[in-house]
Amino acid sequence: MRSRSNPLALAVLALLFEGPMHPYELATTMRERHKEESIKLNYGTLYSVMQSLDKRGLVRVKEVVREGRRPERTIYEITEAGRVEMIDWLSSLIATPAQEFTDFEAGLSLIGVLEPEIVLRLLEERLMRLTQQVQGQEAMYESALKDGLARLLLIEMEYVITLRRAELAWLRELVGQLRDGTLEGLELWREWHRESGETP
Amino acid sequence: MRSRSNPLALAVLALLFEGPMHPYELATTMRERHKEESIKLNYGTLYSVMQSLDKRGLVRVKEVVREGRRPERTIYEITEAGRVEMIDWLSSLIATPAQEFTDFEAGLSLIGVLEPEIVLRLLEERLMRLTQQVQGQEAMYESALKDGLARLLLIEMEYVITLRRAELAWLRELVGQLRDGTLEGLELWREWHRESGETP
DNA sequence: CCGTACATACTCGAAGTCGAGTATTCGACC
DNA sequence: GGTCGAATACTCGACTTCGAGTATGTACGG
Repeated sequence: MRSRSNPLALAVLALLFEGPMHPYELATTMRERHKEESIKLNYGTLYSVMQSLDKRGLVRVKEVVREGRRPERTIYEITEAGRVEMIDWLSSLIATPAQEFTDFEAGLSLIGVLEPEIVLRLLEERLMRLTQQVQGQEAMYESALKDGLARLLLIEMEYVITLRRAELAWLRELVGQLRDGTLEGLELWREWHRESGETP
Repeated sequence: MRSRSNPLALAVLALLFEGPMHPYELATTMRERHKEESIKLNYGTLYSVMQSLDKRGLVRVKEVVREGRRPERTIYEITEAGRVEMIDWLSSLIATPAQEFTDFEAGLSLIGVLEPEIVLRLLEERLMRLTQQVQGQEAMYESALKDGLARLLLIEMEYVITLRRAELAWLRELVGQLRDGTLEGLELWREWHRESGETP
């Protein structure tokens, strides 16, 4: 189902579930609630997503209003079919672990082409930056909790922080083994580079 | 840099770094080496990625050959600019932790619209399936190691397994708290649904 | 020796995604 | 009181991504 590829459409349905809105308002609401940290938001995409949802009968135009000389605002509302699709889509996202492609994983799968010394340097850099980042995220999370925000509304942050901490621990070990030369196959890796380096 | 959005292009450069190939061969090589588990591979996309890399001068057509009456094979080779771009891109993927958007995180950020009981059921289902999946991945990883594959070549699997195990542990705790009602803000969540359920 | 299923190799149009651009209004500060 | 930047609200065209479609070649069973 290609129609379920962009989670932005799901976020739109979930927000319209609460009441009618125009696209720009959807965008600002997502920002306010920090959804744009979990769901990629782009204006151009938002507007074509709205059109596509409309065409598929999941939302409909409620009214087009204009205040003074500002651009028109097209206010959308969710349809019954939209409510069903939203629940169904969201449920499958939660219940079924899917193949998630991340850039770092892609990068990792190709590091063989770099020399071990370079890779060590790059991983050390990541370790430093990631440590910083996680500290920042944790501070944000804590302060949001103290501000009285329900944990439920921060659950995705909790998830991200958990994963990032796991990545940190793993990275630290890998860097350690790379640094003191105890990584299995390190010698083969070096050799492979010596060979291919001679015949470019 | 929009040109660096699809890691498939990076994989192409990395493979051509080893020697000239035609697109179909690139695809089968990626499959053989299990890269398609880390990098989304799609034929249509592959061919347009090749064209785009060509236009940008990062690869060039080496020759076009035809055996018998089969379709022509366009063999590409990497250029010097391509080698530079590959190293640069790969280095930044490794060294700089970026915002990664996953479907599950998107879903999590929206679960407030579902009722707690439903969410519990969905998370339990995920827990079951994820447990299965991780077991399968670990078995694959172990058997690959026993087959003598260097750990370096399996590093991305190791990473994925580590993250998934962390997700499992987190999920287990969350499900537990949801089940025995100790999740903070559970009552508020229920109340919010009671209210909005009355005025649809 | 015939069918048929799989492998080889690429093409195409529809749909989706991006980010920069446009045009107005509002607020604040010097 | 003028101007400069931020906010409001959307549009546009270039580019990317998708997945199904095409057409030939090969292996293998009955």
